[in-house]
Amino acid sequence: MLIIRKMNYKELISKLINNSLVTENDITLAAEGHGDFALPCFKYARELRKAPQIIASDFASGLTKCDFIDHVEAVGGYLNFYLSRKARIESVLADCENKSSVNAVRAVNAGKTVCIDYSSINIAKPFHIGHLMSTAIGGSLYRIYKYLGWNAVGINHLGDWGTQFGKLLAAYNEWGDKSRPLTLNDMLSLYVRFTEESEKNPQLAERGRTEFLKIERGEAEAVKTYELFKETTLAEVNKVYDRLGIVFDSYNGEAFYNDKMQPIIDELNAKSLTEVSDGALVVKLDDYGMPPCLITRSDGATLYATRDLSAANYRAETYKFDKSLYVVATQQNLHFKQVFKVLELMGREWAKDLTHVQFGMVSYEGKPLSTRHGHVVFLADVIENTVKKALDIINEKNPDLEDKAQTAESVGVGAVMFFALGTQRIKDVDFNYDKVLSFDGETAPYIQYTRARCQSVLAKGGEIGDVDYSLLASDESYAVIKLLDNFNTTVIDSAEKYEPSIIARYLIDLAQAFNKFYIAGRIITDDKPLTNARLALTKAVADTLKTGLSLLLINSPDKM
RNA sequence: GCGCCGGUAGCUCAGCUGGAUAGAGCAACGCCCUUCUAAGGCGUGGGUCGGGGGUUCGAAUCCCUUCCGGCGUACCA
Repeated sequence: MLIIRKMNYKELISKLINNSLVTENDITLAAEGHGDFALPCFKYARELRKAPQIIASDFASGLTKCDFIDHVEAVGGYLNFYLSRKARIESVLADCENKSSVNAVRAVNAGKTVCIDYSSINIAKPFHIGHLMSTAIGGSLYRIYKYLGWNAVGINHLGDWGTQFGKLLAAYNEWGDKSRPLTLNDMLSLYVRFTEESEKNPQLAERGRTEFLKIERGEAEAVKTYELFKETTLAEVNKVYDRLGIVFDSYNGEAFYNDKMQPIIDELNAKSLTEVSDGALVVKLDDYGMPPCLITRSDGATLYATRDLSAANYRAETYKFDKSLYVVATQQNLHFKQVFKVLELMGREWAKDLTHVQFGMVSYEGKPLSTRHGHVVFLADVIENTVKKALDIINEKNPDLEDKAQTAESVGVGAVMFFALGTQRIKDVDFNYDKVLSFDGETAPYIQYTRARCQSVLAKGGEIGDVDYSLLASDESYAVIKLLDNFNTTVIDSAEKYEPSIIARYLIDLAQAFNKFYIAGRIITDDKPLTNARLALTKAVADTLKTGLSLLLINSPDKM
């Protein structure tokens, strides 16, 4: 019976209908109250010259018998399939326990490598909610791909080079307090002050450029301060990464590619892909409906695209990836299209494996975020606030809880992650505290709470003995079973679409279905066989919620 | 101007590789804690799926067109 779960239901059903007109894709999910799967028979009416209702009946009578289908119904032109609940329940729960489905998927993916470029923060600036999207989406995809058996390489393509460091250096030399250790806050105020004052004072702006030149030339004093800036930000930013459970395998950023761009430029020239236009070296892309891709500026300096071309090559050589993802805001859509096209023109056959995983804009109170103008919300502050609210709720509802701080941390961070991962990444989002501080309804705390409920029941229920699966055929339990059955395909779907929100939606659905089951009747009763069966279901739900949340970088406290 | 993306209930969203009465959550109102965690469950109200054409037995979903919003459009990243 375990074989059922490893097969695609739609494929199997289409084969049972002995008619070549019917394919796997014709099978749909049944409407509420009409069984599990359905075959709409309208489209065959023309060819078979019969009414859909008749066709459905004919298919029904010609059906190959199969013990996983309980019965079928031909109604209103649809042929509805009712699966054998007992068989399905047994296979689903067994699979939750022995993981045979996911292990099969992992075996297929073993040896595949995916590079994921995410977070990729600009190092001279503090970590604010604008950086949350790339960090959360990329961090989640990293876990999802690993879960599915891939070798994932997390890359933080640090923005650790550029005139911003010259500005910062100029500001630090001018106003910096060297008598005490530099903090990220100091750097921020220095940067803001520099921006403000250089708007009035052009000489200052010029100093920013000359200071950066010093860093580029490798002047000892300048480089030392540059390194200090880098260390200071990284130390601060790493605290946030640690709290969020974000990890990277590489921090090779812009500075890393400084000496790796010339070979690319040489190759582009050698392949006659470049031309000089207004003094700049470009690759014309008119044939592909795009503006030219800038390789070097008229003053000879390299650009963003040059660095990305270089980085893509480096990753291809170093990691031999099967996929390489760039989790970067949608604004850079054109940039990546250009870079991918240039790589294709260079003859890189792996150019087809590059994907720009884009996400929408984050604004705050309807306005774009801007470090320069001080219109920002720092991620660390957001986390502090959500954790504090979680702690307040715990103190109110469960004051005797052990590990209050730890639990509040998980709940608070979960709320933040869900803000980033709960909806489709392409949608623009406006940050507001009401939204992240909401712990009711479709939220991470709701899912965590549901799992804590499960754990509580399981702790009370004790050992689960032999299970009679037929005892779980009630509508409430079967709704839960159906969802459990979809877990792996949901994860695969989210990986294929680079869309963690699919898992987030799924977990909400599963939690809702479980809560209905939980309310519908007591799990632990005097009826031992029934209790066993219900505990088995509860355990499967608890484990699935925990696994699913972990793919969204969210922890699951056992009690809350 | 051109290109990309969004437009579904008061708000936030799901559904979009066409299928049966368009689903959740929040907010509002009304219920349910002597019994496994009420961060929960149940109910009520709330929709011209931006507008208009088309394809189809069938369209929120596909095609065309139009309106609104966001972003991009060569020397920033």
